[in-house]
Formats: sequence, C-alpha cells, structure tokens
Amino acid sequence: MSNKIDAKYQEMAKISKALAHPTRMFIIDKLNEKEHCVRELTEMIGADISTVSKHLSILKNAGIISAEKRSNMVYYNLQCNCVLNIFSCVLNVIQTNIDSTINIIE
Amino acid sequence: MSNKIDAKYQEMAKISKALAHPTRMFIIDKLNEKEHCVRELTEMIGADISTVSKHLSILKNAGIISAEKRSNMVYYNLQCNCVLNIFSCVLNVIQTNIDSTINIIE
DNA sequence: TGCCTATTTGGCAAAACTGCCAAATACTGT
DNA sequence: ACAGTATTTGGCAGTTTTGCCAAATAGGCA
Repeated sequence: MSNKIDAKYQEMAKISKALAHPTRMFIIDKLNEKEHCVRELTEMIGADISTVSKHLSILKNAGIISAEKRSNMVYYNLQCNCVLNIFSCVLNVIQTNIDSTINIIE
Repeated sequence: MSNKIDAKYQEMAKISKALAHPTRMFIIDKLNEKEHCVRELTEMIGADISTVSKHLSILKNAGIISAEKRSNMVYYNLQCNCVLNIFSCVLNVIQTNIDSTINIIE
C-alpha cells in the first residue's frame, strides 16, 4: 500500500469509524427527521450529556453532521444526505445477511 | 431507546465497525476486482499474515465477505454487492466534505 | 508418514474507544 | 456582575481493538 493509497482508505475508515457505534447510528436516524439540540438527544438516548456531546463531536469531526449555535443551545443537523445512503446501504447488508441465513435453514 | 430499537442500531453499528479500518477498506476494494487468497492480500498489505487473516475473519463475521477453500488456499470474495454501495457512499461523503471545505476557502 | 505451504488461533502488550464525573466555557436574563 | 441553563472539555478507569509472535490446524505431495 503506497502512502497516497493508504490515505484514501484511512479517510474512508474514518467515516466508517464515526458510524461504528449504536448511539451514533441512533443520532443520525433522529437528525434525519429533524434537527435536535444536545439536551433533546440526551433525553432520548439516556446517557450522560457529556457522553452524547462527545458522540456528536465525533460525527461532526467526520463531516457527517453540522452544528449551529442559536441562543445558548447548539442544534445539530445532518451535513449532507450522503449519510442516509450509507444508512440504507447498511440496512441492505443486514437484510442480505438475514436472507442468506434463511436460505441456509430452508 | 427501547430494547428493540437499540438492537437495530446495534446491528447497524456492527456492520460499520467491520468496515472501520483502513486495511479492511483496502481488502474490500481489492475483492471488488477479483477474489484473492490470504497470501495475495497479505503481500499487497504488507502486514503479518495472521493480522490479515484476522481482518478477513472480522469481515466474514459481519457477512461482508465469504470464504471458499480450494486446495490448501482460502479464497475470499465479496458476499454481496451491497457493500460496494456503502463503499461509494462513503467516498461520496468524503467528496462532499472536500467540496464544502473548498467553498469555505473561496 | 513426513515435509512443505497456507491459514487460523491463542496470547500478550500497546493503542484506541467509552462513559462517567467534575470543571470550564458560553450565553441569557435579572 | 450574578445566577441559571446548555454544552464542551479534561481526566480517569474499564473495555475493546490491533498487530505481532508462536503454536496449532489443514491440505498437498513425495
């Protein structure tokens, strides 16, 4: 693997890594419906607010979500709809796995 | 997060986690062109063969690739093309990030 | 059987990730 | 400036991931 090629896969892994947590998947799903502030997400998730804040910062750092400060609250949004494609692609893989398991059983 | 909902995001995170490593992204890219045995991939990657074998087992465990033993070699293939969708979606996110960075600079 | 090649598994140390608490920061309204 | 709310950051302990080595397993062939 040359350095340039390696950088490409590094960048791709960074995106995947940002998605690689149930809470962060949940956040993306919620932000797909509408923007939310940290406190709202925290209530839905049921973890410490600092934990949720850190999850949000990981997603933001990967360029998956964006933050907008209004009043003393920070509202998060999906940065682009590309993420939703990944979301449905992942679900697609899961469905395919289920299908092939069923095929084995039958 | 109810338990059932949580299970959904858990499963999605599991897929993402399997992809969340540069070497594993590289492997998927290579297997997209054609099947490869462990030794071939190891030569391209330049890590210990046991390391590559473990990466392969992670991908296989997630249902992303499949293994077929022929003679004393194990040939790996993409399990389904759904993964390629994720692959291009991830690249899409990266491109979008680049675009918005350019917009900020200009 | 014995040797060789290919791959997997076990084990361990280093690195990265998680989640909580406490403290710091930022903004609002009095 | 002060109190109150919202969010982020620092730090730390517990867990998971990673990558190497060594050993085990599996198949091919003499």
